[in-house]
Amino acid sequence: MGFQETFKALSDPVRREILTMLRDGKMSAGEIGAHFDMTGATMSYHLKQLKNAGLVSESKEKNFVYYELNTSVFEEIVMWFEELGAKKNEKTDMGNSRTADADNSGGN
Amino acid sequence: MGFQETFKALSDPVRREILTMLRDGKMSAGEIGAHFDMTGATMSYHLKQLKNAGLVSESKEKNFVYYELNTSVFEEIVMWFEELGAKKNEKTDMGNSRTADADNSGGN
DNA sequence: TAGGTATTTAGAAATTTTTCTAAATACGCA
DNA sequence: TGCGTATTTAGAAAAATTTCTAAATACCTA
Repeated sequence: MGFQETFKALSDPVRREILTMLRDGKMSAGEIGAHFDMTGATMSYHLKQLKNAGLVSESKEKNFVYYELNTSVFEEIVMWFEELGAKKNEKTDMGNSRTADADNSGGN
Repeated sequence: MGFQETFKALSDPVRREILTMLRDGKMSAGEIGAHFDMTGATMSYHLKQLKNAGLVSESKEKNFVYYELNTSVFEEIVMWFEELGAKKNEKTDMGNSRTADADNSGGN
């Protein structure tokens, strides 16, 4: 559940729309799916990406699966942006910059 | 240059690493490329994504092209997260939520 | 102007992501 | 138990992204 999954999850418009919908409270997979013109299987795929990214959490009730926003993860993301925004010519040394996880290992 | 391009640009680890490198000031395409095990053509492709997303700006000097962080765009992104984080049961109505740009138009 | 360095463009191959259909699983209720 | 609803999994097709090689462009300097 690193930055990679999270940023990847956020890169899809359907998944961002799901997050926006969840702003108003938790919803079942079916309720979420009703807003899109896609099969339930596809919705399930997107919900799984969001869950793996830590952006939502799920809870089961009867035979519904409810999804809910997990705001703590996007606080981490916001911090990542803030570190990036902290300019080089600040007075105090802000400490070591957080490194992004580029796969910089051997290509060919 | 909407959210779509920006989030997409941020979803790649190489591009996030480039942004981190630029935290210390502007760099030429060649200097940036030297940090990765990829061809210049591939680097050029990534830099173009970042530029189209508004995350960096470029300036030409001699026959070098310098890239520089454009922090104003990630302020917008941070706002998007903050609106998402503003819970449903806040006292004051925070105004209309910004809608993500899901392509919810006719599928098949 | 010719040659050299820096970077981008074009087009194709490789890889990854998104979507679908069909089938499987899970659970509640009569 | 057996049926019906909700959701997920598996596997394949379609679409998008990443990467490369080769060639083109841009600009400086001798």
